[in-house]
Amino acid sequence: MITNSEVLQADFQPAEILHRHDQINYLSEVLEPITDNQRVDGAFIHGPTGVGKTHTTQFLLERLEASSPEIETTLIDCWANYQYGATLKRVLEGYDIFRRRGEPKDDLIAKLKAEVDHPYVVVLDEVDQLEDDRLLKPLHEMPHITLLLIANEREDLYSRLDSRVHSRLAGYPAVEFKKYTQDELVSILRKRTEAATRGEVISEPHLEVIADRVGGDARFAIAILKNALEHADRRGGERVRKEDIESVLGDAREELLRATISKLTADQRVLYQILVEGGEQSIGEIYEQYEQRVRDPVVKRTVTGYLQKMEHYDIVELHGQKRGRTYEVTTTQLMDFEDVLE
DNA sequence: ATTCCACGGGAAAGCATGGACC
DNA sequence: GGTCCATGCTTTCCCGTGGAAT
Repeated sequence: MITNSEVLQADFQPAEILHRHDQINYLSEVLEPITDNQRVDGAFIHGPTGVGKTHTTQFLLERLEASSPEIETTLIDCWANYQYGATLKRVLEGYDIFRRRGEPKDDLIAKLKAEVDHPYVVVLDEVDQLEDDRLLKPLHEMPHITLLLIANEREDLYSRLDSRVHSRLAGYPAVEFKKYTQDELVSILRKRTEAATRGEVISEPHLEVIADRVGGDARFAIAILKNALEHADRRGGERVRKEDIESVLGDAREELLRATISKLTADQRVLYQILVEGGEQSIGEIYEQYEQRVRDPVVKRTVTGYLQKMEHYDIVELHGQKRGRTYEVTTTQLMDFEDVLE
């Protein structure tokens, strides 16, 4: 049934962005002066998960680079690169600046300042995930750098900023990406279906059923679509039925969760499994089980760091401070760990 | 061309401090 | 006061790399 599965992957970048004309036009206008080599400080992009913030920005970057050979761009996932040094490294790499061995870290900002002499658009995706905001001020101040900041909530970011950085960035024009409406989601799903399959494989009302379940999140919607198509395929059907959709809701959710889990190390997955099986627990209880399950366990201090990181990933949440603290998985979804933990 | 060595960076371990609870 | 905990800081370990030596 599926002839091109690529377009159903979560990271697939569609050639055409649907329903984001207003945002694209506005951001194009904001970025326009760059093509004339004029200074643009930056912009702020915000909205919930799965509403096309990253894809739209990526699309704009490509268009911008195509418009002039002078313009460099980079998109940095601050979720994965949440530490100061990691982010800075990506910023440098994006401009093809690579660090010589032995070069002191402190000079990197100076180096960046010295080397960047034509327009460089730096996108910080999930910028509210950054460990600290030291990097924002110097980047903001560099004349050739344009900062595009992407976050869920405008306030989430600003509340965490140093007040001096805050006042500078507060002047950035802001673009809001709202949740997709029912109709918008249906047309997005329709388009993806056409690209991924041949013939009429799913009806309009069934696309609406999917759109109903996702709270405006296109990523989730597409994950459901993919799984529903596969499910229909497996039972030998020609068209997706409502049961196909209903029965893969959990799978689709799990697929998104699995993508996060795959970023974890083997030890971290064991910890996750302990939390799934044992529910809410203290570090002492967790560590005791962990020690028994792993060949050579890392020290408790390190486990604390792991759990911290998993909280960062939003798959574990912690309750309480200090002594009484407990850890718990954020999702009640049961997973098939035979697969995940091979 | 291959081997050897020194070095930097990142991750983990180890240590210390201070808070919360009994 | 003893135990359990989080967290910051320093030290140690390991790995990749690039340049020198063979």
